[in-house]
Amino acid sequence: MNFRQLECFREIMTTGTVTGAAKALGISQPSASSLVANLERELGFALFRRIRGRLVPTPEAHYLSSDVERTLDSVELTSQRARQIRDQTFGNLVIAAYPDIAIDFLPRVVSRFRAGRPALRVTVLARRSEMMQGLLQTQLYDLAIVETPIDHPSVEIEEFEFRCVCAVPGDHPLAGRATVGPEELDGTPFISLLPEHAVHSQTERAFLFRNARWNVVIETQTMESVCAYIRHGAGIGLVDPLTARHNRDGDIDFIEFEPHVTFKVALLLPRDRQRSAILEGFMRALQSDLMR
Amino acid sequence: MNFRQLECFREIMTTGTVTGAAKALGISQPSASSLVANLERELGFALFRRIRGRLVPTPEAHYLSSDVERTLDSVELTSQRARQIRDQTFGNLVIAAYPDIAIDFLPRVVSRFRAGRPALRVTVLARRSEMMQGLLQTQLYDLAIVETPIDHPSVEIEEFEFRCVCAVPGDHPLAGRATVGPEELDGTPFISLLPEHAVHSQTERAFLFRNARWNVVIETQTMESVCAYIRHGAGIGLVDPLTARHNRDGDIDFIEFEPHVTFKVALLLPRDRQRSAILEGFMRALQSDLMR
DNA sequence: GTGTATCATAGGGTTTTTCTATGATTAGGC
DNA sequence: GCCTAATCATAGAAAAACCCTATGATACAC
Repeated sequence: MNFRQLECFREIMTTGTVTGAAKALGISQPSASSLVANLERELGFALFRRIRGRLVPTPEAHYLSSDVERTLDSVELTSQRARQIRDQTFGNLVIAAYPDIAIDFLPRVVSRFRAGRPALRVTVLARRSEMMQGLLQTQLYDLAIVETPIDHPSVEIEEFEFRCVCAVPGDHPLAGRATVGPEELDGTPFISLLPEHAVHSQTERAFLFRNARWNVVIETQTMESVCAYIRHGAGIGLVDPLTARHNRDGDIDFIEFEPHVTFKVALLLPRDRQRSAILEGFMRALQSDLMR
Repeated sequence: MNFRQLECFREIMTTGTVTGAAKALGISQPSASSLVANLERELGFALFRRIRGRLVPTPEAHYLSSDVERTLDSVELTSQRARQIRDQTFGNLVIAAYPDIAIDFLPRVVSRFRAGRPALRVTVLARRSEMMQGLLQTQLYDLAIVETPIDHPSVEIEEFEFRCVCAVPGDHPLAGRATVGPEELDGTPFISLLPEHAVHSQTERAFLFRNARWNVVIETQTMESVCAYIRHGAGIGLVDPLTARHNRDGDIDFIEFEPHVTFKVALLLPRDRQRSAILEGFMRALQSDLMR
């Protein structure tokens, strides 16, 4: 019992004749005839009675036909699925990402990547660094985007280094300047990330070296909330350029900060896991967007 | 993409090696190797990476595997179904029958026939003769068991003729006699079928010819209800032997009736419909039970 | 009868499947 | 470091399946 025989059987059932089935299958009439004859021989019972030179389905053929339909439908779906996989329009991507990038940047990249790939399923897991640890252990992800440094059992593919910019309200005296440094911000109310974050300690050191007072009035967890506080006039702060890009709407002005305060992002892959072609494609899209 | 290739793919996924898959499929290792190589070539993407002399499934292989499993499961079910059809343990039987026979006799035959044929579905449609007409028109049945004479558009296969017996309460003065006739029943309260029924007119004629008074006190539609009236002491009556067989429990005594009053049953088949092997089998079982 | 459908069979060419034999690579034991 | 055992791939040939054209048999319409 093979696919060809089943197809021929189905076509004979629908068209009613061997000739019609042969035409539908794109083979000659004798080929179709022998296909169905072999099928009957293998099954051990007649599917058709030869009455007045025509094929008439037996009741047994009707009993079998729903099963055959189902099987051939399944074959058709499998073949479609295979085509989608080959065209990289079907797949699964589980992406773990730190919260800030999951708010705007990642949705942008994912949406553009998914356009034209309707069957692609993307799962984004937003995790703060502390929580990321456990997720990375499980290896139940395809790609992780983490803030570094971070301890992890994964394969690090690439690290991106960004230079933080100073965010001030649009009506702030410093707004519009090309560069700003700790000297100009001496004692200015400052919104900072928590002390655990690498940017915190770098900023602290920068103010210390320049002998300026770092007046932290609010500590918060994400770059996005830093922007929110600044927008509401609570102070100024340092944010990474990805967050700056998202918040560039006039209410906030972003100024180059001297000295460099770097914000590092790494792409991680699970160990001992094959990369799917679709993952490779997504990583290319992601990398090109990150480097802009 | 054919059946054999999918099987090979599945087996490699489960056993993990080409060698194991070949063993499971009962073919040589090189054959399995080329099966999967051809499948990959046809699909247009790699299913396995050859790493350190082993096959490691790609993510694409995992994407495809659920579809392949489903397809092969469907093939397996189809092949099982085919086996059932060949062994005549699967099928559909729609049996139209007059009510009396559908109460006890038919359930008995059907149950015995279904033993060992768990996948066989039997539908019994009990219809009185007046209603049978419409059903026979539709031809939506496999076998009809009707009381004759009846007008019908079907093919009549066989007619069975039964000789009715006289049913009397177990404590009736006539109980235990070998034969009884209209003379002995002159004026006795009688339970009869409706005048439309062939048994009614035959009985009427029998009493008339023997110059006895036929004292019908109750007319009812079924032989079974005739027995019920008799059991409750309402009178005596004539019933067919199938009904008698079912009611032979001591409360009612059945006596040969002279002259013959016949009760005829016919088996009908739809016109222009193939008979399934399972129908042929059932008809044999039914005929042998009817002739006992 | 003649022509036109239908399906089946016969014979041959092509492709697929399968086999055995053999080579290449890797892992593990000593 | 070498030997052995295991893995998978390739090569070449035999067997089977598949498909074709040509042709025969049967039924039906005119």
